[in-house]
Amino acid sequence: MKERNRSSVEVVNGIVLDVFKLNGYFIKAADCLTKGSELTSARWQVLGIVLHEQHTVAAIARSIGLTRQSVQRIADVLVIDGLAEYLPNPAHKRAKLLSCTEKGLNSIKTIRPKVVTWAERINDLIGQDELNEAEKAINNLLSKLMIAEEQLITRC
Amino acid sequence: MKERNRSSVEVVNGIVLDVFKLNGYFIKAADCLTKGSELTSARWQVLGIVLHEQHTVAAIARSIGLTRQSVQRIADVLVIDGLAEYLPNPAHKRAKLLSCTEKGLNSIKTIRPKVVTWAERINDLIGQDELNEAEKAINNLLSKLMIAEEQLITRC
DNA sequence: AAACAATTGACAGCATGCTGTCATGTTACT
DNA sequence: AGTAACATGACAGCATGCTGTCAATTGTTT
Repeated sequence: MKERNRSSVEVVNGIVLDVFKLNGYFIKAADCLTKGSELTSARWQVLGIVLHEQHTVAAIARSIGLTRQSVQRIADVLVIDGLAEYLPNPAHKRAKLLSCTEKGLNSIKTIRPKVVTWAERINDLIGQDELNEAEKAINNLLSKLMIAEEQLITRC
Repeated sequence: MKERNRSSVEVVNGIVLDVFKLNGYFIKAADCLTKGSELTSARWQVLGIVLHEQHTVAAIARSIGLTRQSVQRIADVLVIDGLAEYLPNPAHKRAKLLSCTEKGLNSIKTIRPKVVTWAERINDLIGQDELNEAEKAINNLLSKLMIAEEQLITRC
């Protein structure tokens, strides 16, 4: 009988659509949380990575799964606005190190309380156990996909 | 002791970052699967909704969590390319119904085999049980967030 | 050392999604 | 009925992320 379980296409499709929606929801939330500050969701994400450690643009891109060029553009804007700065990289002449400035740190600090409140609301809403489970499931899915990336995407 | 569990901010932040990465991964996969056809990930998503049922642009936007305007632009392109068409809506003079044409259906059919293969690869990679668990966890998260949307986003 | 490949930054062009705004059509309320 | 609130389509402008391309730098191989 065909009802024994849903086909893999259906399950994968369901996951993809839900991830799209979650992504939109989180971006909207981030734009909301950063409103009033000099940050947007994209700038916040990049700046958050160089808060404590300096990295090159390419390294940042790899760590968050975006392209070099996208991160480069955001990083340039951050530097123009004074929220970050390029420091010389002893290991590479061209690949400067992006670093968070005092001004950038202050921007992060400004929105921190709102972020904490938001996260706690979600925690109360979902419940700590289910929230942890969700994190585990999503991270497990992502990890396995990343490991097999070349099999699934590179040869398309 | 502070190690009893991770703070809600950390857990939520982990989920958000993973969802961002998953989103990027799925979009990349969709662009890959649609390559060679007249579709892109965005057009595929919109067209997929009106495959069997006709809907207004605004209704489509609501169902996938995008804005009216975004869907409107994609829908207009689909109509220009002949993959979809606007049909008169008996219930509303201005809000026409977007409908998939034969040409659009053929485009969907063209990429279907690649999609099935891709989904089955993911199924083999993750394992059916874990895949189902992941879908359940993600859908549960999304559902609860959507229900409480106005509390978390509208008043930001 | 020289040649080649890989990495990185820079720039251009494009696709996608957002907000804001307006006119038009629909619905609800009195 | 008439009016106000809402929904919808249309358009403009902007932010974000992508691909493609090129030159400069670094690393590897011979």
